[in-house]
Amino acid sequence: MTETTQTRTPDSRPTGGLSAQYQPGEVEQRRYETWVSAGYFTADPASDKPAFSIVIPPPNVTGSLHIGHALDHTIQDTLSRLKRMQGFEVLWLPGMDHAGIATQNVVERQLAGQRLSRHDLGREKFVEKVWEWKAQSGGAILGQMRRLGDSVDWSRERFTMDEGLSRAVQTIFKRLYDDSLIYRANRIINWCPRCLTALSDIEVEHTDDEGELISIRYGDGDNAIVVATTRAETMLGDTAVAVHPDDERYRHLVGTEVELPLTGRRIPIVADEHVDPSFGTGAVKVTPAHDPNDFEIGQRHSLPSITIMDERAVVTVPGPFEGLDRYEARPAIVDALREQGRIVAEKRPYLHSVGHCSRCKTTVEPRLSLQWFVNTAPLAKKAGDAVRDGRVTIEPAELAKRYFAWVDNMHDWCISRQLWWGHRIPVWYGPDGEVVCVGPDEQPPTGDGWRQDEDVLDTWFSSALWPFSTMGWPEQTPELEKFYPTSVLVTGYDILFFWVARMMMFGLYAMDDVQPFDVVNLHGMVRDGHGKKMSKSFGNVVDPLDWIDRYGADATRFTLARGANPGSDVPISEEWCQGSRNFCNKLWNATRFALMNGVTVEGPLPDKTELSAIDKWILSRLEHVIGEVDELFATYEYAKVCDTLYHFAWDDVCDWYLELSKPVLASENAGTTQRVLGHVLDQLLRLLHPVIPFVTEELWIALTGGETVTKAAWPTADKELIDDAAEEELAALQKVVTEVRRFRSDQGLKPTQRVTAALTGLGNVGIDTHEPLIRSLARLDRPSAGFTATATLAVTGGITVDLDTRGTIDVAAERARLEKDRAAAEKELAQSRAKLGNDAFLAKAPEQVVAKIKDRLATAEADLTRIAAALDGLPTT
RNA sequence: GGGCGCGUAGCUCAGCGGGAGAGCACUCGCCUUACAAGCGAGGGGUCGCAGGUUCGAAACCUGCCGCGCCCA
Repeated sequence: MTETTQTRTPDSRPTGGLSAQYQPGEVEQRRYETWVSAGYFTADPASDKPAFSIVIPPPNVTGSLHIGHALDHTIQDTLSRLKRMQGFEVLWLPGMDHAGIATQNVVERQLAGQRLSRHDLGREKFVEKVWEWKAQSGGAILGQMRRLGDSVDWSRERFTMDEGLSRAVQTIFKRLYDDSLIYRANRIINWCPRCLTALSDIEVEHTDDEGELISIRYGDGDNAIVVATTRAETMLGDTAVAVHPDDERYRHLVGTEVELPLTGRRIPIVADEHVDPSFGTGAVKVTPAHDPNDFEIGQRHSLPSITIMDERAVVTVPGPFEGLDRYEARPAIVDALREQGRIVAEKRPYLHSVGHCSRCKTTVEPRLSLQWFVNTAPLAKKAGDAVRDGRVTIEPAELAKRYFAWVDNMHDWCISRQLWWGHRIPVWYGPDGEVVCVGPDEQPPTGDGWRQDEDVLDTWFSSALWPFSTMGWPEQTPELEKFYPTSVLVTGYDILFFWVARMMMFGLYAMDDVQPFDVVNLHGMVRDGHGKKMSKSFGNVVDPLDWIDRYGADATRFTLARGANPGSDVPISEEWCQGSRNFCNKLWNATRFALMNGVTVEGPLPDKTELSAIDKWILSRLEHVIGEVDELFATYEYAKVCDTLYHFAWDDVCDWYLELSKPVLASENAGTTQRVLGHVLDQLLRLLHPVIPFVTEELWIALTGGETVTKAAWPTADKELIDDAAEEELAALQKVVTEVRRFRSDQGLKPTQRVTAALTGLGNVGIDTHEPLIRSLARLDRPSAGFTATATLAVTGGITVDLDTRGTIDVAAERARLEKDRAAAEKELAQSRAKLGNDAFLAKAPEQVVAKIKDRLATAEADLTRIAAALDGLPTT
């Protein structure tokens, strides 16, 4: 980065104490503390205002703020601040989930450093340790959220393991149990042999991995059948071979038995519809205890299930392979089979889909075990219907398809985890096989032989209750009364299944069919400046705190929001963040300029009759922008909100309105413009505040002397201020100024070099009164006696600028410029002529379109005439 | 294998039936008393390919090619 140089003498006019550059570091912490201590973010359930509520998708207690959170929170904060300004009673409720596996892993790793395992401590002591860890090191993210500016209600911070939320968990468990929507069964589940716990389907990530495909001959002679498998080691647990019933190759073998090699067991050959005859040899080995599909086949054919591995995926079958883990057992077994001449084919590498634990990436081992499940079908049906019948809207709507695909085909949800950190399953088992589910106010059975289920619940089980458990459910609280259902859930589309579906299921179930949120606003994943996924191995991960340190929270937020187009991922790069920082600085300096020039927000806007066309124009533009921003927010178009405000602020306000206002502000007639500029900046800062809260707060207070922009009223569009005539005038003015500037640039005239020029034809477009302004912006002096033009500019609209460039002009440059203009005009002319020469076009195109083309043709013709004249007037050399 | 989405300027993306746009990058000229984190001007695209619909297609339809994601 280059050092900035300050060569100008400091301006002595009052600046409201604003330095020449915005320094976010000096503003952010101070402002945030003021906001929180003033209670601006504290929600009042007794308020008369309409409610707007968001519960934060609870981050993991072990986690820290990553760029995905930063995006998610920026959106939530933007909505919260917007609604607060719009007069809603806003609750944005913060908190964290207890992250069963992740947190237990962290603490176990700590213990391992002292050569201890959780079993050395025992369950009670271990859980105490985890709470200690949470108190000391957990929840780093909460502090980081303050850096980002999150306007959450800290007085209502919640944690999924809190007493109240735990009570909610037990309540819902008991209800579901009593409604037979929770059951315990022996099923094939996803097992992580490292975390030593069951996982739900969506905690498993599938990747295409290189493995091997081994074809093994079972049986001998006429009876032989060849099966293909990627998991040869599981053959020890085979209890059948399956073929497709229509497969001619094997029809004669169905119903017979073969000997399973290495074991001496005889297993049947069964026919099953689900076998794919085109895979491998068309015959598959069936291992019901170690493969979900095989388990199904086993069920259909009443096959026994033989578990051949323990919870660490170590072979337990007595014999030569006992004690080998699954990856040692595989080659050993293949070797043994090869020695027997039973290996028919070996394919390596063989690419196939493999499931991994989403926490630790260990390959998941399908495992037959006794677990608790939620019977999701009836719950999922309602969750789908709530979206189908419009009670809940998914934004963007295209993602609803994915939602339906999930909820309409949901498997039962395995909710038991073999962990100690979490909500323990409230079920007691008696000495005579009794099973008692205990509700929150009930006493568990006591006496000999009674024991509680050892497992805890999936973290997502408690997270699914978050929209109402955080508000005090199952008590009927004022918070629930006021703020449930929540207004919107903001989260990444990758969380659609984790969050949205499960919160919908439980919310509708627990809250008498009232949905947990009205709108689901899904955003994409944050990617790097080339659209690549961020990953540590790529080294392209952005730390939002680093950006906040170097560019400010506002710049970081603006960069994220500006990339957040509905449904698509959000690319960001440091250069763009610099641009956002620059934008904040631009606002800073525009306000600084305004303060140096005596702007005011006092009193009503001057009457329209007192306003100049310039003032009317910027007010008209402002009204358009307010309307656009409202529409864009209503459709969750954050990127376009940012874009609209960026261009209004930078182009309209700074590049044109401020420049045009300079001569007025320096004159005796500054009053009106001082008031209008004050108004425009006041409104602009309000409009930007939801996205970039810090700099707008600092500037708005400096500008208005008000208490805080966080509570200022959101601008409302006033159609009375829209002024088409003023907008047309300004467009014409801009055109003239830009044309002169282009000429000057092409001619290599220094910006400081004033040029004498005569302007004619301004009255054609009604901008003759703006001649002084045009001269000011284009740096043109009035002609004096003896003025002779050395060049002539023809501007669309019949305006002519005759310039005296004091000496020679660069004829070649000027000719090139005119030739370029001519080419453009000729292209325009040809296109319009072609259209107007087409009878079908004239007959079928709408009138306005035809009129527009005619107009374009006329303009092109007039331009060509003027350009030709200018070219003719050039000296020939 | 099933489903969804995307290919528009060097990069990242808007536009989704009537004149090809933005930000950044690039070129040229500037300390023009708010801002060099700035100002002014400029260059740059047969809108993936091929058909079709239409007076008119970047946009709608079909096919193909390439890329990505989700599910199995």
